Order: sequence, then structure tokens, then C-alpha cells
Amino acid sequence: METSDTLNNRDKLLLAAIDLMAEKGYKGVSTKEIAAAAGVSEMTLFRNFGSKLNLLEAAVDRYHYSGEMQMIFNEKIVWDLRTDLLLIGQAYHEIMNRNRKMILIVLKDHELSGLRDKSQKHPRQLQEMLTNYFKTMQQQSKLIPTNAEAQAITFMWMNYGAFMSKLLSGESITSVTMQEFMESSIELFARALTP
Amino acid sequence: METSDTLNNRDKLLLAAIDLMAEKGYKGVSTKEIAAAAGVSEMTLFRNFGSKLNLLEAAVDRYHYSGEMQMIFNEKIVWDLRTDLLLIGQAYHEIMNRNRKMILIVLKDHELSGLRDKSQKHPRQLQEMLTNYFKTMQQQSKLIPTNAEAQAITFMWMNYGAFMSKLLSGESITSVTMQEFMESSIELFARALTP
DNA sequence: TTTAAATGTTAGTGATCACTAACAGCGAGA
DNA sequence: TCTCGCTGTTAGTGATCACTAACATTTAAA
Repeated sequence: METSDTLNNRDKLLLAAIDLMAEKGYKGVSTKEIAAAAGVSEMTLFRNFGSKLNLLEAAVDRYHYSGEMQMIFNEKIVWDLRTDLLLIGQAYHEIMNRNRKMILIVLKDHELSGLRDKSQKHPRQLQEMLTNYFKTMQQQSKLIPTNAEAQAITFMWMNYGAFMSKLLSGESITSVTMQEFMESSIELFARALTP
Repeated sequence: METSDTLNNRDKLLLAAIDLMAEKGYKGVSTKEIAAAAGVSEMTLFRNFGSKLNLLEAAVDRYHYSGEMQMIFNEKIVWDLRTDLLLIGQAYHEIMNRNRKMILIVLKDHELSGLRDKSQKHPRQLQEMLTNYFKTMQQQSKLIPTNAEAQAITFMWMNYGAFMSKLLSGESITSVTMQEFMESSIELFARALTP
């Protein structure tokens, strides 16, 4: 774990909590364990956060990312299907990977579903933006007319499946690299949807 | 929960354990809770299974499905891409849905990864069969030449993502039905890969 | 009816959990 | 130097956990 010495105790505890909870689940790790991993006493944990749940909430507040997708759709789209899908796909995997541990934590404990919204609200937003993107591309006759919403969710589920597979079974299932997958899947969309 | 009265105590306990563990995780449910849900005393649980972990292992042994995909590839393939992908996709979702609770249980507890192999060994098998299917279709000139393995994993991840999304966030994320998704995604493969 | 196996009841084990009280050591700013 | 806020240590709370011992009760086959 090795939470660096340059951090203050609060941050050491937050990072240790994220690591351990992502590995063993919220219920699977004790406050004593977290404090030990952070290199502080258990009392410091309670003095700083009051309760185990507060600690997790503080961690989610502090170390979770969102809103970048919006920027990409607003500024980086060039209205070329291959280019745009690659950009969106790469951004998606980057964001999901940064939120990896958070996703694992809320995944493992049903009672934490209140936090799930925070760490997983973007999918809905992404689906809307992607649907609008496909619709616009169709209006510009750059894509054949299809159910834009279904295409959007297909693209998302494809990448979500890839991410979750790597997340849960750790690389081992296939010899296909993420790079190959991205190229192949985008080529699939391009061949199928361009006139 | 309402585990029927016609079952013997062993099966009542197995079903209650599966339900509760899928909902609250292995650690999230107590033996007392499981016994109560099964309508028997806690002692009956320990007399039948010895330990909580034995109970889960017995449940996985008894109520998990696999091997059907093999039969489909051996007997039901007609070498028409749309027909075959629809069949495979539907079978995939049926199998995953039947194993739904098992998947949730092992998902939520890292220490149960020993059981994960049992309930998730088919993906690797499926990927092989699907890759061989695409290769054969290419040799028959029914598909354009592409990276068959990448196509196979793309098809699987697409459906895995759809399944996991429904499993974890319960229908709510999109208005696209499973039926629409299947049609749209298979049409995607057909348009992209047929000459 | 007798008998034996399965089950229920009760009360308890020791371990672990989240969390607290009380006090002592410490370093930095005054 | 004094003080104050942060920290560590120790010892503990009461709750819950998986699991057990001992005995009473039910059930069904013989």
C-alpha cells in the first residue's frame, strides 16, 4: 500500500480506505486495518471522520471524477465517425479506469447504493450525448438512418463490457489487447453505419 | 422470499442463502438471517452444512448452469450470420440470467474468487467457439476477412456489458429494450462483416 | 407402540466489529 | 516557556458474528 509520508493523516486514511475497500469490500475491511495501512492509530481515523461510513463518503467526494465527457462532446468532436468514436472510447476507458476503485467499492456492497449515483451518474449523460451525436451525423447524411439510441447504447455496452471484464477477471480472459479491441469495434461501427 | 413448503430443509436453506447473499453479499447476511428466511432454526443450518462457507459451496454446486453453449454450437448453427448470432446472443442472456444470483454473490466478495471459476468458466469456452465460428464463416466467404478473435470478443463484451448493466442498475439507464438492442447490434455485425 | 433420526429451543462460547473514554506525549506558534 | 491542537496508547464498551453443547420435541418408519 505504502501511502506516502508527505501526505497528512486525513489523506493517508482516505487512500488506504479506497485501496482496501476496493479489494475487500466495505464490510470486508475493518477500521483497524485501514488505520494500520495508513500508518496512523485507529483513534485518528475516528477523530477525523467520526465513522467508517463518513470515511467512505469523504473518499468518494474527494477522489472521483466526472464531467469530462461533456467537454469532449463540446470541444473535440470533428464529425468524422472513426475519429470521434476513438476519442470518445478512449476517454470513456480513461475515466472508468480512474474511477475503478470507487466502482469496485459500491459494486460490492448493496447498502452503499446511495453512493452509486455519485460514482455512476455519467452513463446516462453519456448516452444522451452519444445519441444526439448519432442523430446529427444521420442528418448530415454521414450515417445511414438507424435507431440512434440503440446504436448509442450498443457502443456504450460494448465498452462497458470490455471495461468490466478487465476489471473483474484481470486481463486473463482473452489475448486481444484493448488497442485491438478499440480498433476492431470502431471499424465495425464505421463499416456498418457509413453509407 | 417465501421458500416453498414442499422442499426439504436442505433445499430451503440453499435457496434462501442464494437469495440473501445475492442481495446483501456473503458477509452481509448472517446465518441467523438465512435460517429465518428458510423457516428453520439456525441449528439446522449448521447440522446440514457445518459452516456458512460450506452452505455457499453447496449452493453453487447445486444451482449453477453451464455447458449448454457447447450444444448450441454443435447442433443449432445454420451458418447464416444473423440467425446464428441471434441464437447465440439469446442463449447467452438466458444462461447469464439463470446464473444471475451466483454472479452477484461471487462479485461482491473477493475472498470467494475460488468459486468464481465455477460460475464463470464458460466465457473462455464461448470465446473460443465464437472465434472458430467467425473463422469458418470467413473461409466460406460469408464474412469479409477480419481479426476473428477481436470480433468474437467484441460480440461477447457487447452482450456482457448489456447484461451487467441491467444486472447492476436494474433496467433504469435506457429506454432501449433488450429486444431492440439485440436486433440493432446483430444488424451492426451483419452490415459490417458481410461482403 | 416403540424407536431413532431430524429438528427446535435455549443458552452460551470466543472472536471480531465499530466506536469511545481517559490520559500522555508531542511540536509549533505565542 | 507556556499552551493548544493533534496524535498515540490503552483499555474498554456493547453489539454482532459464526458456531457449539445439551436437552426437549416432533416425525415417521418399524
